[in-house]
Amino acid sequence: MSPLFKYYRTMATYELEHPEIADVTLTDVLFALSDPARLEIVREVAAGPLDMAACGATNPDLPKSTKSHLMKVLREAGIVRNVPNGRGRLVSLRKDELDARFPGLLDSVLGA
Amino acid sequence: MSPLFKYYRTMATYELEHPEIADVTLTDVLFALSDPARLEIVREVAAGPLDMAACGATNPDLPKSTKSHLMKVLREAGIVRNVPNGRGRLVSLRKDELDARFPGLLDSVLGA
DNA sequence: GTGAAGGTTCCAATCTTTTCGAACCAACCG
DNA sequence: CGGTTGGTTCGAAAAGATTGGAACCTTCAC
Repeated sequence: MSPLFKYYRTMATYELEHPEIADVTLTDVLFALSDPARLEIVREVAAGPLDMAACGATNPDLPKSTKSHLMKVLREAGIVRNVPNGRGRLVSLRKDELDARFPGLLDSVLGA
Repeated sequence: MSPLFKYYRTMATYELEHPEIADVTLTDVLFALSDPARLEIVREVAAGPLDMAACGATNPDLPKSTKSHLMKVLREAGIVRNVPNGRGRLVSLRKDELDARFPGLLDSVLGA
């Protein structure tokens, strides 16, 4: 086992875990969307997949650990997908899946 | 001034404050709905106005101070209206107002 | 190589929510 | 009047969320 093992799961290039859409709960989704900073990220990503480095344009000097945490909450709630992409990560909205699971929810939140 | 003054604003028969619908924020609404116990109350009330004593049927032995607090969060978020009614209080969903302010939101949450 | 950019985890401090007993009052019933 | 029911506030304890620095790793550019 490599001496780097400890970091295998933390490297930006490795896969992070995403919940199955069937396991996503309504209350977790609502909670994740109930924070202004997280909701803002969702709005940005709703326009199309975005490099993580690029999103958060409205919050330019958000510390990276904070941004990483906000993203984790969105990912664990099942709202975004976050995949390795070169040196960084690409974030996308799980729109089709969410629309199937909670019809109309995302549109009404984003439309508000 | 009456010695009872201290309690004028807390008596079950007096009016509680409700936010104007225009002042209700999306994130406060989402947050209030993100708790399972609160969401359950909203589902019960969605069928029609309910005596506070009657709602919470699913949580029969919830302490009253806890129930009062859950209700307060819902009221302050602008989701329910809570008016004096005889010895108790009547709770109702602010459905029309919420539908106008956040079209489709309530239906998608309740439909989920 | 070396260096910078991008991103994660760990940890600790702080702040916010949650929970529930206690004290209290009004309304109703006998 | 005296007891019960319904419901609020206050206060304190416990649990959870947020924030940001530090340490660390990779990939890319030079």
